[in-house]
Amino acid sequence: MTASGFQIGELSRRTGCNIETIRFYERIGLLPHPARRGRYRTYEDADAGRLAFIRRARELGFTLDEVRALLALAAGSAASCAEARALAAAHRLDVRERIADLKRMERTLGAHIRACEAGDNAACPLIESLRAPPGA
Amino acid sequence: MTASGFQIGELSRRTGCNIETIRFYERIGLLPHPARRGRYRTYEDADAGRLAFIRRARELGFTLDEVRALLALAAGSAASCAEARALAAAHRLDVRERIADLKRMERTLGAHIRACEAGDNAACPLIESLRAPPGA
DNA sequence: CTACAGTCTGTAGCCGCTACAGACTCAAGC
DNA sequence: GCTTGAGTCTGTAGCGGCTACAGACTGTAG
Repeated sequence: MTASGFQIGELSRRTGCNIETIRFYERIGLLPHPARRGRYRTYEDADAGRLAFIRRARELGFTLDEVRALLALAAGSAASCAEARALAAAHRLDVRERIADLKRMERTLGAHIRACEAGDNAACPLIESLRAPPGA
Repeated sequence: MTASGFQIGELSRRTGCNIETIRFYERIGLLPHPARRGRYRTYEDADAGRLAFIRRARELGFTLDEVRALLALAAGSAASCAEARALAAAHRLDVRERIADLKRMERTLGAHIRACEAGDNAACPLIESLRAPPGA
């Protein structure tokens, strides 16, 4: 209703999204080309809503392609619920894998650091363990 | 001792490192320019060792710059132990932060997915929660 | 002699931004 | 009216860490 018509700086302030990023999203078609007043982009509340949606999805780690899909689902019929859920579930699996990978790293790093702290050796155990096969 | 002198394909096989990546590492100065037999690169066992070191450090999530530093420490005096430990500890903090971030995502995703599964609403709760402020 | 695997160089692409340079517009203050 | 300054514009290049070509060459086996 409130078709305010504000500029990119204001949009940036409202959404916490970098101006350069907004223009980037426009370039790759994630945001529509806005109307112009002279040569300046003018946005409406709906644009802020769309961008906020994007930002929130990004904070959950969705890729831009996934965000695109989510936006399409959000614009579509109510039947898209299952699709959205599937998308989110697939993404959650991905996140879980990344967590598992990082945890493995964290454990190994911890072991190396502890060995290093306890080390009275001439050679640094941390560096030696990088030199040696990972089994060692 | 065994200065075998093998080609890039063999180095790739020994280390599990992609040929393109090996050349990339050479270009950015992470690996030295190897000797050539004709126009073909020839490697020694020491090169395989260095590359394996790099690979192991990468598997632990160290950036290439950190790997560079670790390589320098590995080549240096035994006194570099504390430095290596500091590097690894800083990196571990980083890894932990990334884990925490991902866990936050995972939890929120889970909440959204559950809401969506339980939803008898017309609107998809998952999509609605992206539309609404993150507090909601 | 030919086929084929391997290697070579150089360049461009991926993702998701971020950071400029250099031009312009627009409103306020003097 | 004129200047200053903040905001905006376009276009391009860079980050990290690879990966993927194209198109040329080499080296070996059949």
